[in-house]
Amino acid sequence: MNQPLPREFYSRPTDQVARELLGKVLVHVTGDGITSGMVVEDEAYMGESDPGSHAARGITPRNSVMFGAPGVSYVYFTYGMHYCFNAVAKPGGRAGAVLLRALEPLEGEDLMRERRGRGDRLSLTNGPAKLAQALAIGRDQNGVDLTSGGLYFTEGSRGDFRVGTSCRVGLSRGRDLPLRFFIEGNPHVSRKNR
DNA sequence: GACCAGATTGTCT
DNA sequence: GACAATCTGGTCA
Repeated sequence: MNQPLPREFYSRPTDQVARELLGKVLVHVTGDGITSGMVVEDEAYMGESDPGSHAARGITPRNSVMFGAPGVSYVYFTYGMHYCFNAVAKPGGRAGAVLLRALEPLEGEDLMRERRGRGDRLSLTNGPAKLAQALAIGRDQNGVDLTSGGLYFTEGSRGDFRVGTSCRVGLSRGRDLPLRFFIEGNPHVSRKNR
């Protein structure tokens, strides 16, 4: 069994952490069982200088964990019905987080399908709100430590992939920055381009 | 495949 | 009171 990635992994520039998180495995242990998946797509959200980030307009009660310690989970609720999961990652003194956009299911695929209520294997975790639902990540997971087990990232088994880069998805501002990273050719990536 | 509308509520101005 | 780091199901092709 692999250990959670150490806090030092998250204590680096946000875009670098986002790139290196690809191919790692996100694990969530709950009373219902274990669900896990390999990270195939994510996006970096920098601090106050990034117009697309929640942190762009300063600290608020909602985004305060982005300004806190790295290696902590940031879960936010949006569009009245969706949760999205981020890992706080940045050098000391800044704000920043990595949004997980897509996973490839590894363990607990049946449990994911049960939680989602619909969908084939490909559409189980190929979007930020989908993977949050499949892994049972919600309000209770906001602010939890990603280095102490329960909910954590661990080393993946495969290193043989190419990293693609593109603009971020779904933003009205800051959409021109190339801060989205994905594994090229992986069918679980949520979108092709643009 | 592309494009469009609706759902539904927390958060900030 | 407007809008949001989205998803789904519809239409049209």
